[in-house]
Parts: sequence; C-alpha cells; structure tokens
Amino acid sequence: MRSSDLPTVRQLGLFQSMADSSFEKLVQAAYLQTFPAQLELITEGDPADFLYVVIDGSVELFTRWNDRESTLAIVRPVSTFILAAVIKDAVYLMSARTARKSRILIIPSENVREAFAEDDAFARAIVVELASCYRTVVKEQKDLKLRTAVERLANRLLRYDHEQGSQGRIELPYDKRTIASLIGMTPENLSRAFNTLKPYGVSVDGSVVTLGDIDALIRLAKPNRLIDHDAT
Amino acid sequence: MRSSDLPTVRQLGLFQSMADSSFEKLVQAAYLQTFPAQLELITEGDPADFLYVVIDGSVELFTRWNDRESTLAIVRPVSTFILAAVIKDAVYLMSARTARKSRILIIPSENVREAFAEDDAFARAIVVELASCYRTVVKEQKDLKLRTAVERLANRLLRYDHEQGSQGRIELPYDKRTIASLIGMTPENLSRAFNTLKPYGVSVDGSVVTLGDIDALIRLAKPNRLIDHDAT
DNA sequence: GCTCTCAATTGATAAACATCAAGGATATAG
DNA sequence: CTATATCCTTGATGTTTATCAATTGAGAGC
Repeated sequence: MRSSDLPTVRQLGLFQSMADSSFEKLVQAAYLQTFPAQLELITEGDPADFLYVVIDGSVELFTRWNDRESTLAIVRPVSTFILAAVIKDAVYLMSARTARKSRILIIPSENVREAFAEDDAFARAIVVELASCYRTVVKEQKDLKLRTAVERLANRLLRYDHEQGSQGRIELPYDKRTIASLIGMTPENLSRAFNTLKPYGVSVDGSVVTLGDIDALIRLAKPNRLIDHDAT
Repeated sequence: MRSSDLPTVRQLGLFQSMADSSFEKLVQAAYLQTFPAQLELITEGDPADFLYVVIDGSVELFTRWNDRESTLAIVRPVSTFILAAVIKDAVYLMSARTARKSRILIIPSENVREAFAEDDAFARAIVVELASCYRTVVKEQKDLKLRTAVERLANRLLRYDHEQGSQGRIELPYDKRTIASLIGMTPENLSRAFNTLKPYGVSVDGSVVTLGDIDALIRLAKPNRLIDHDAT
C-alpha cells in the first residue's frame, strides 16, 4: 500500500492505540485495491471475510429486501465499515458498493480477530468503536420512529449546515435520491418535502440549499442532541 | 444481593469470562433494588451513572421527542441494558421504566469502566455484547425502512411463534399497544393490521393469536435471517 | 354481582407517503 | 453542437398510516 496512506489509517481511533507489531501484522495481511464506481463490494448474507477501510472515494452501505432497497449509510474516508460482522465472524447484514472510484484497504477477518485476541489495546478500541456505531444507529432509529419525513429532512439540513460551517448555505453531499433513501423516503417525496420547507426559508438550486430562516427551520425541526448530534 | 441470583448474573455472556476478582468488585459496588411497576428508572439525556441488570420482572426502553413516544425494546431477565452509554461515559439515549414490579441490579458506571480497563477478558466480552446489540438495531432499522406495518407485524408474529415452539398459537408477550409501538405503528393501526392478516389465517382472541396458515403468512411476510433471525 | 377503569376495537376522516407517468433540466459523449 | 442518458421535478392518483371520537370488552376492586 502507498506509504503515505499508512499514517492516516494508523491514526484512526480503531488502530491508534494498538501495538506497532499488531498493526504491522494487519497491514501485512491487507490488500489495497482501487475499485471503479458502482461496484458491489459486499453482498449482505455473505460471510464477513474482510474488514474494509475506505482510504479514498466513498462507499454506500445499503440493504435489499423483496425488491426494495434502502441506503443505510455513506462511508467516507478515512474510516472502516462492517466491523461488527467481522468480530462476530458472522455474515454481513448490509451490502456495500462504491459510490465513486475508491481506494479501499481490505483486511482479512481472521487477522482482525487474531489482533483482537492478542492485543488488549485493540480490543478496547473496538469496544469504543462499536459503542459509537451502536449509538449512531439508535439515534437513526429514533429519527425514523419519532419523526415525519419532512422533520427528518429539516433536521438533516440543519446537520449538514452545521457540518459545513453554519453558513446557511449547504452543498448537498450526495445525490438527492441517495439522501432521500438515507432519510427513508422516495425521491419524489424529497422534492415535495423541499417544497414544504419553502415557507421556512429553504430554497434549493441544484445541489445547493440555502437556509434563509434558520430560526424558523429550527422551530420546525426541533433538533435534539439525543437524536441528531454527532460525537459521544 | 440474594446469593441465589449471583450465579445467574455471573453466567451472562457479559460477565462469564471475567476474572473472579473483577466480578467480585463489581458485585460489591452494586445495589440490588426492587422497583414497582411503571417507575421511570432512567431518563434519556441524563449521564449514564449506572449499568442495569434486570434480575426479575421486565423493563421497557423507550424514547420521547416532541410529545411523541416510542418503545425501543423490552428487556427481560436476565440481561443488561445501556452498556454503550456506560462505556462511553455519555448520556443515556433511551429512557427506561419498569413494565412490572422488577428486581434490578445497579452497578455504578465507574466500577464498570474500571473493570473494563483492568480486565482484558471483560473488555472482550463487552466487544461481543456490543457487536450483538449493534447488529440487532441494524436489523430493526432494516425492518423499519424496507417493510410496511403489516409486513412488520406478520414477521413479528412468525418470530413469536418460533420463540414459543412453533405451535401456530402465540401468547402475545406484551400489551398490544406496546407491541404496536415496538413495531412502529399506532394501536389502532395494529388492530387493523390484524384484520388485514385474517385472510392469511391469523385470528386474534385477546392476547392469544392463532396462525392458521403458516405458509400463507410466510409468503406474505417473507422472513429473512438478515432482518428477523436472532443470534449472531 | 356491580361499577370503574383502561385497553382494545371500530368508524370516519385526514394526513403522510408512495406510485405511475410525463416533462424538464443538466451533464456527458460523440 | 447535438444526441443521449440520467436525474430531478411535477401532477394525478392510490395506498398507507395517523388522528379523533365513540363504543365495546375485560379485569380489579368493592
């Protein structure tokens, strides 16, 4: 793998505290590969043979059932995905495909589990990582069960605005249909939800969204750190 | 605490492999308390001061937002809840109340984190526990995003039937309104969903549900181990 | 046995959301 | 520059789900 990528991977919360020797072993066993866009990396139901680390590009985690499909998350560099399946030596619960051309580090599950068994610091780092993942999904579940589609969109816009420096001007990070699926609605409904938000100062121009009346939007969205905030 | 409960707690996956001394310390610091039904044990947003272990009775995990409320899970003996918040030293994301009179073991978070820091086997047991919790929530999220309310009910009935020995005759484990909220629907809608399932052999008499045509129900529900199954 | 209470059901209605079909905008390849 | 494809939007319509109100039904306490 490119030597310039190594420090970035090493600095991930998951790998930061592990012993040099353990990390070396993992890296030795790993493959770095470049994939074209829209390539299905993982199919849910398959045994979890590898842990994935997105070095560059982006990966969509999604799921299919009965001819329906839903986007569960977008993974951006540099971070890992499907750790839980790897640790449990189970099947993947989500499918994954590259959203664009991506460089991805692939670490055989056995090596990850070996490091988990041998390296105590790594084991503890995994705890922290999984606890974070868990809390993230719980928040998403609350979002889905407690809010309407328009409320979910409003809160997501506020979150993107915050992530992008609270300028009141957002560049949507993904295709609208992807955002729709993430939020749990159809693309058509997303368009209409944007229209519903017009009276709250939201105007859309392609992938640029302007929040003209943040206060009004907040009053509607009622963002809550127990659902929307990142961290902890 | 009652000495007869100790072995049961010790045998939980979470505590099974830890050193005797670590377990001793935890138990020494813990309180065993009996709570009446409908008592709010935890309010989301509060700092996670304790890890909870339901010894007897049952506990409802729920969440509130904007005057709406949703049940996230029911915890039955013997198992723990809100481990992730304790480990991360964060605030609770869910509220909890006793569903009935319950005996509950309460372990101060600091002691749990101390054991986590000192006992490597415990740290690894936490990994396994959190990975399982995570995968469970992911499945619930898929259930919510990919299925209609009737489909969710159908699958849940199949699950209860399986848990109760595949007799084709289920005793509903909770109030219908609780089940409705768990599944993500209103009580009124649950009644109607049961009616919708009549042509598939589902008949309801109070808390007893009979599945008269399992095959038809399966064809409708399309259960899937990547959404419905327990385990791994 | 008789209230009282609360869960559950049913009906009527409204809101939320999905689907289908068509049209428009935008980008890309040739 | 044009053709093509893709994404997005809009309108019309239908389904799904929630809300409100009223009633039924069953268990708890007297």
